Amino acid sequence: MPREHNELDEKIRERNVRLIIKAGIEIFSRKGYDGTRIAEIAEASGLPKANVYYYFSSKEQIYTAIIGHLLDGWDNALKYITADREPAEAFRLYIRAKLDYTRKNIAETRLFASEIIQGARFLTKKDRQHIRDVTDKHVAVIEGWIAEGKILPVDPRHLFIMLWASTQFYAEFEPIAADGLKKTRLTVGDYEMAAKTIAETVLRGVLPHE
Amino acid sequence: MPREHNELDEKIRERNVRLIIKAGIEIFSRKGYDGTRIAEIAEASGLPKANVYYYFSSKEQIYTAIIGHLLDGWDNALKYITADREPAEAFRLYIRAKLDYTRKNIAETRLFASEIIQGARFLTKKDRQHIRDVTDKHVAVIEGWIAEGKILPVDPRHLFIMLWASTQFYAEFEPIAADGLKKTRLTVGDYEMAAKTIAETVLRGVLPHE
DNA sequence: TAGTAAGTTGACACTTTGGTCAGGTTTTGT
DNA sequence: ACAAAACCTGACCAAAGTGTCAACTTACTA
Repeated sequence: MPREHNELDEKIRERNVRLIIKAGIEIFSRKGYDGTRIAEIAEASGLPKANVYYYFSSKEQIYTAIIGHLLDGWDNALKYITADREPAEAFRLYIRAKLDYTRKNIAETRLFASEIIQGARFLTKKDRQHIRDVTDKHVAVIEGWIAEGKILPVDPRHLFIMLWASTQFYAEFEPIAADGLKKTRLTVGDYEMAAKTIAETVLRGVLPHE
Repeated sequence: MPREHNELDEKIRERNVRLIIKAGIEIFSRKGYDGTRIAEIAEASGLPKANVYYYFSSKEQIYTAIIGHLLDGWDNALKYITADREPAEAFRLYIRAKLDYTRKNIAETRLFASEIIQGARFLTKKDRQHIRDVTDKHVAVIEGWIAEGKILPVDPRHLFIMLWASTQFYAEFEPIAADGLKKTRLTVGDYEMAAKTIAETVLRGVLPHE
């Protein structure tokens, strides 16, 4: 008789899938899609290769599962720009949240960067549409602020890209960022200083007021 | 008798090496080091694989040749921050030059990003030292401006990272940048708008003066 | 124009890779 | 205890990968 879906089944499956995904994130982020070998993922996850194939039917399936998992984790960090906050507060919260997310999810952040650099081959139309939708919503908020005179007129989409780029950089280019800061590794303090500098610069600029 | 080094030898060798490097930049930038197959480079350069091995003895040798070639091309875009310019002018020139360089050398820019994300395995100590030295020089200039009161106190290293990140983004993440701007491809105009927005934001910020 | 170096290449050797499979063991509901 | 489902895995395969080589052509020098 077919067995029912039950607790322990889920536990074994969940545990192994989690191990594979975790190892996959690490290795795909370092080697890219084409550069990653399933045997490496198997080794890193502590499972034999054939067992990896028991849970995932192909390399692509592991990869797309990770991409999906990654995009899910993002909406959280991006929710701070809402019309009911004051711009200064909203920007500060956004910058801090995004840096916090990238710091705690360095491999995922790199994996996403890797995927884009390699031509966004596995981002679905739906994924991209979702990213566009979120951007549009934030752009609308910024346009509202400009209309109310709460911030100076500025292209909201380029402004957004600027924030995105600045916050991603520390995770993606950690060795370069560390070199630039004359450190060997980045600490939480470095991320805090980054948040402060980005927020200050974007809010008031570097030129003294005349 | 051994033949002298002459014009035509150089021409054949130079031409083929150039074709291989060019194809290599394109493919390494898209697939990363591990993901790139020599046969692909051979095909893209129009040479048979064995001929590629006639000029380069290994995949690694092609890759490191490209990295070296790439770093050479950089110092140009980075020379605009000098103490004898006014900060506003210097930042504007730097941002414009860097964006211009990345727009015209998209594949190289991506290749560098790819190399860093993949752990900077082929950047030599010398390469990294050079990057550090250039950064230090610019940091010193910015610190000078702060001391003179020409710009507000700000962490010069994080400010630098911000500029670096913002200008790199359009080349590295072209599909995402295009999505964010509601375009299908980025045009020269988009790069100009980016330069304007980045410069304005960094110089005067987005908040109105009280 | 003969001789030598440079350039070219199809075919080959060897290794690694993604993916399969047959047959095993463990877990679980009844 | 038993059967059925879920799980596990060593061994295997075809395809694709890197790098080699001997034999060939082309280019140049004296």
